[in-house]
Amino acid sequence: MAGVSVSSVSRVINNSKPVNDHIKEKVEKVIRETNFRPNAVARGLISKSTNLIGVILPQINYISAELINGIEGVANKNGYNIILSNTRLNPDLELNALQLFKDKQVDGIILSSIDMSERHIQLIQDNKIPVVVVGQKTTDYAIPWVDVDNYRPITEIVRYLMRCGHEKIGMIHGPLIDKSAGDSRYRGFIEEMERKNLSVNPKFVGESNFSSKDGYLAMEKILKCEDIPTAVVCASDTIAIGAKNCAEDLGYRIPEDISIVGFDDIELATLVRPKLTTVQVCFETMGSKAMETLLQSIEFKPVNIENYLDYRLIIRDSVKVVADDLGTKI
Amino acid sequence: MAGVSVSSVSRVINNSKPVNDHIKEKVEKVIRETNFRPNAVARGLISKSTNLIGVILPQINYISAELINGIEGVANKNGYNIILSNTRLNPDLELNALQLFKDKQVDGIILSSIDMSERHIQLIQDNKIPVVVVGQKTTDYAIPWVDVDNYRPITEIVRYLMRCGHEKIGMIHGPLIDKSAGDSRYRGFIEEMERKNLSVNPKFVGESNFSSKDGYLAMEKILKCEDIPTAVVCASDTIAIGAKNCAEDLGYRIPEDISIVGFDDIELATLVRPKLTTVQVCFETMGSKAMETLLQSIEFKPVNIENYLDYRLIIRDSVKVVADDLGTKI
DNA sequence: ATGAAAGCGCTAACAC
DNA sequence: GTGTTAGCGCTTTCAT
Repeated sequence: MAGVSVSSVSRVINNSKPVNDHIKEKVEKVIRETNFRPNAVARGLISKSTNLIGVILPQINYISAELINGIEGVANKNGYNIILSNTRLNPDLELNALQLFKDKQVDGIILSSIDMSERHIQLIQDNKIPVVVVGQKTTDYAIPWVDVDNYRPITEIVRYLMRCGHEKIGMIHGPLIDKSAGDSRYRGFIEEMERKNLSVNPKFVGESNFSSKDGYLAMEKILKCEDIPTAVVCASDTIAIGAKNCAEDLGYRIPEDISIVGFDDIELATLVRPKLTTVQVCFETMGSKAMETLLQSIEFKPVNIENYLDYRLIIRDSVKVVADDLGTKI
Repeated sequence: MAGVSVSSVSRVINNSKPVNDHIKEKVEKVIRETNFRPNAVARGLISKSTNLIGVILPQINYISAELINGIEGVANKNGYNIILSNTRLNPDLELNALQLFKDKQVDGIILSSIDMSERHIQLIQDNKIPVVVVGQKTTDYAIPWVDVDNYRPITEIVRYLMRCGHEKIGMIHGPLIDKSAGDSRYRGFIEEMERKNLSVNPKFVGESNFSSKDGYLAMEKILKCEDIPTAVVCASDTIAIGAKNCAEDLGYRIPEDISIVGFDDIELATLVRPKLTTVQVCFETMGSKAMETLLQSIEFKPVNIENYLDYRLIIRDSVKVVADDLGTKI
């Protein structure tokens, strides 16, 4: 306070009402001199808005990093900051984080859940704070989500592999409780194989937790059989790279002896030799799209519940063309 | 309010003062029924504490991801949440973020700066909010930092390379404005070479921005000369992998024709073939150490200004033993 | 156009 | 032990 009333100061800072020039100058001068900055917490108490977006992630890796990049980019552009919670693959911690963020009065939440339970839905619908889910589909509950189609790309991969002359095709999938990247990709494979009248040898199928190490182990098991597949589709690039390393360590050449295809197109996919044939999914876009959707929801604009991300089959060097019509176009 | 006074409720919630059992029960019952949760913002207004830690990062990649993991882990264990700011390699945005976090009344800040300027120091010392810096050294200003020694490991690499029989050694370093990972690693190389009376051919030295792509380009330039080095040390694994791919694309074999060593030991280093010889630095530990230091600072406990991280030379398969005494111990 | 005053949801000092 | 009250730093009526 330097000469005028608090309300005038507030008006100057927020430009909320006209203020006489000379009083305005006086206030601005004092603000400059004292280096005054309004207290965001007190503002939040009144406005009921903190300009904070809660981001709940099951783990923090390079994929999350891209996701965060996308989210942070549009959040930042709109005056929001993001606050992070790592749930370490524990669904209970997701619930906690949801509650915590509500207490902290965030303006919106982006949730990357490993498995949307009834309790998740309950909690989200009880709180009136906007939520958008990424990497899972929640169409039944009118909660907006952003995700790739996990089913179709895999069917395209199968067809591409067939066109390259492969018939003995295996798969290393992710955890099946994960409905999106786990189950859907797996079903895409099984069902497309069925549709094409290709039998899938159960020994050619392995499960992993999406890590390279697990991919290595799963591949090891597959290659132990006397009969081995000519191609194996992996539910992620990380799995694929583990599988590739295993095959190479066992003396197989990629793609001459075994073809491998990944999913996600992480940077690694182009860094590894042979470069990985994979499905491109842009996680940064996933993040920005989620944040844009959340913004609409916060501003009470109409939002799409279902938001599919683009994807693209990227043909590189890890699939051998055995006998085909064409190899680079599908 | 259901029968009792607000203060009793507050006391029950915070256990701040003894409360009669029957009144306590009553309050707890209502809390349960109405699903009441105290408003964290209002609490923050009084307590001057938000349980928020501001984390300022120049970019969000897999290294940041590990760092965040470390920070989030100990923050979470101590009841703090982290709020993120991505400064996209722009020093001005670092200043902004510092200011913003102060406005938001965070309890502490972890700053990964690309270049600590006078204005940074100024701003940090003006605000009385605790800051710890990661990945840079600020010993002159009594601001605590956590960082690896970037100089010594490189000297060890040079000596290791010499012991393996290499003399024509090159380097692809990072941006020199980055005093830590950029300049220190570069000086470590130059000065150790000097000490060992090995001349360094300027044509064997390249600069990059730590990306694989830049590493590729820098290596390309080096390999264009008629005379090429037998080993090149890279300021990061990402650079090393780019360099390796370039050499291989040009028909050189690693490590038979050219040896390469990296720095950081990111996951990629073991996923790539040949596996990368590199310096192990645990960024997750860097994060947790930074957060622990910050915690001490917040609680007014004495803190160490200088916090060096452990490192370890990891001998893998990307260095050829030309003529040596011993190859795996250094 | 400006100031006084109420109040956001909570905690803590004070009185009973 | 419990309730009443002031006040955290701000915005926003409501008078003037």
